[in-house]
Amino acid sequence: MKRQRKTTQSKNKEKKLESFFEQVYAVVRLIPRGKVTSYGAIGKYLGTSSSARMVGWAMNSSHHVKPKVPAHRVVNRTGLLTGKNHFATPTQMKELLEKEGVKVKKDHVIDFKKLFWDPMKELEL
DNA sequence: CGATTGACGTACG
DNA sequence: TCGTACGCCAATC
Repeated sequence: MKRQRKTTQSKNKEKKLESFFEQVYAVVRLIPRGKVTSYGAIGKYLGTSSSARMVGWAMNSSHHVKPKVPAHRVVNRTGLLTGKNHFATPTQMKELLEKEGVKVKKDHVIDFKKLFWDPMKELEL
C-alpha cells in the first residue's frame, strides 16, 4: 500500500526569508468568508514550484501561527474536507464552514465549484 | 543521515 | 468510473 520511495531526498536545503508557509498563510487569510479553495490552487498561485502537499504541511503548522489561519476554508481538489481529521474535532471544520454559509454534506462541500475561490483569479486578475 | 510519511494532484490502466 | 502509481518537497522517525 505504501508507495516505495525511491527518491533519496537531498540533505541540503535553503532557508528563505519568506517561507513557503507564510505565503500560504497570506493567501488563506485572504479567502472571503463563505468561500473555499484548494491546496493545489494555492500552490499554483505561488508558482506551482511547490506541490500541493506543501500547502497541506503549511496548514499543519498553521495551528500555532498568528493570526489564526482559516484552514477550514482550504479543502482538496474534490471539495472533500480532508483536513477535518487534523482539527480539534473532526466536526469542527464542518461547523465552521456551515457557520460561514458553506453547505457541507458528508465531509464534502456542496457547490464546491461555485464556492471555489481562486487566488490567481481573484488576486492576480 | 537515510528512509518514510503527509491536510494533494495528475496520469495511466 | 474507480483504483493504483508517481511526483513534489519538507518534516519527522
